[in-house]
Amino acid sequence: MIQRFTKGLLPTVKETPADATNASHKLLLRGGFVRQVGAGIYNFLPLGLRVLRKIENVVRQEMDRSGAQEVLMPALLPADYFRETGRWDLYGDVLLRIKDRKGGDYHLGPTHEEIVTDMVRREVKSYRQLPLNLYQIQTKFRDEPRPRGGIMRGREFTMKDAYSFDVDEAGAVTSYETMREAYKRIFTRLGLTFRIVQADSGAIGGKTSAEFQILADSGEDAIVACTHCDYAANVEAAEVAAPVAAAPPATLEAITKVHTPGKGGIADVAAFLKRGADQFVKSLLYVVVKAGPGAEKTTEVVMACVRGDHEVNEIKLQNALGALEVHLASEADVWKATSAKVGYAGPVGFAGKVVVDRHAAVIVDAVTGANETDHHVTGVNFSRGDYQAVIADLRQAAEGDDCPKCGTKGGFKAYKGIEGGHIFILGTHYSSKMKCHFVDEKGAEKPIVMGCYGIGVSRLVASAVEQHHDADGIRWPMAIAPYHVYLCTLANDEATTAAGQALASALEAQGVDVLWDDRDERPGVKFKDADLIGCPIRVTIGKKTLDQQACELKLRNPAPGTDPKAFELVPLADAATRIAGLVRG
RNA sequence: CGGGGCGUAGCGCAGCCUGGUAGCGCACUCGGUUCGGGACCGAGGAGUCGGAGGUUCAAAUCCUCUCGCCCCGACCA
Repeated sequence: MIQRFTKGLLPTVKETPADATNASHKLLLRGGFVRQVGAGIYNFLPLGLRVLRKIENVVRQEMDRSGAQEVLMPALLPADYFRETGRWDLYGDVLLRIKDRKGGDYHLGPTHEEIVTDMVRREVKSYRQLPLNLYQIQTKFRDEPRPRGGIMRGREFTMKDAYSFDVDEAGAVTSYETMREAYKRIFTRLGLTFRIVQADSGAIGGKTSAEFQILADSGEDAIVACTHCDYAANVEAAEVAAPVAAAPPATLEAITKVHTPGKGGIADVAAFLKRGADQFVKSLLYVVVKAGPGAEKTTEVVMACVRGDHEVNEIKLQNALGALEVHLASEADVWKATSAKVGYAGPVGFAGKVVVDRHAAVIVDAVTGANETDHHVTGVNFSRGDYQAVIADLRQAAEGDDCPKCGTKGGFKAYKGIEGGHIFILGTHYSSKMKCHFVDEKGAEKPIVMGCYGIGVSRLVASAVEQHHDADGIRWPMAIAPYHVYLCTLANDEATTAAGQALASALEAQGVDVLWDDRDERPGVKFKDADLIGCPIRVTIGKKTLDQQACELKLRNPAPGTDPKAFELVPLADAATRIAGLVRG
């Protein structure tokens, strides 16, 4: 299609809006792709919508290709469905609740497990109707505690969510693998650099899950990936290779109390005692909340120990303890538990439960807090039984750690990622609760085994910009560019306009989308906007090129090593075919 | 929810401390000169100073309350 600049709403701005912090937010605002309506709520202007639709179409094609069927569920939902699975209460403030005129409880859908499950239980009765995979591309609502980054994390956003239904676990695994492959094709076609990453499944349940992380420095998620094998994981979930036990030395130091006045932090004590941080056992006190025997919750203060130069991964701690939640104890709680100021806790002589990370447990002659203000103890050895503790993998993975899969020393490299997709095997969590059953070939009634698969479609718009931009603006990958070609006609005389119209029409005939800058503006203004909006191909027709019956062809993202200012003079007669070739890749 | 910041013209900001005619740049309108990387000159239009209440002869400015937005931390596509 052809869009004339003067006939549309294409409001580019020179100045960066003050609210925007990351590159994608700034550029999407400046380029006239989106505008804010409220916190985490955005208008998609024509350019932004075109990008969104192009992404949707790629997603739709690959979902259909993988055998999934598109449906559309309501965004406005009666509370009953979430009540069936308990999520009406569990979801908390993120659920955007509404009352209708009769006072009935409703909410706007943050995700649709319950609704599809209901849809399927009404219609599916037999194993003969399975497997199924249903998806939708739809607006979701989550009252995020903190929306940020423009459309990166909105309270209203477009998501593709798919749900698979299988007769058994093996079938669910097959569905999951099919989606994993479909997702790979989608992210690849969209021109995104990504890693498939092991993730914590969270409270949704289900042990198998993977995140599709789009690599970007501005990403909110920290991930680690092995440089030698395909192991990659969100740091929340990343395993760390177990330490190799060194041969125990012939003699161990005796436990000795030392005076360390005012040296609460690891760095301070390490410097004071002239010992490396890796010789310390860092002891943190956590309030651990567990489900009691009934509906009530119980809390307990637990000491978590990691090596001085390591960090505690609270999700691992939570999982290791089978807890509902864990959070750092307050100063008062620390006093109560250790009779000392914060900074002097240690496992030796500690009355409560202690969990120690594997890497902290193997330290020979370690230093720890003495549970007495301004004192530490040295010569602590877990191997000798100096303290009692449960050993677990507690530490946060970091760059330079050993790979747990292939064992490569220092194999972990750290990245930042944007969670673009997440795939889960749900099992029968929802189908059991909602009695979504089928009858198998032997006549037995069983819950359907489910999986769910999300892609943050509107988030991908921003993610693509994070990966593809420079100081001048966006550099859209061809597959999702709002228009393939930015056509600049530098004069508004009859000859130039006619040449522009002829080229635009010829391109349109070949299926190329053209944004024609026909404004009465100086060339500099047009070039700046062309760079900002970021169409992959810029074509310029001016008096100089017209004299040669030619146009100028310039790529927004030229091959590395080529002069970024270079352009090619192409005869007008050949231009459309030439450009269409570039568009098709 | 904890902490920090900001609401003044469409956008970016100054003015507030020390109350007294609301200002600058960009954008916009008109006229002219320009015309290959965000031109220049001249003239103009545009603001309930987020809202409510209070103090005062007088409030953008001081006080109280309120709404909105942004940023940093715990949650998630």
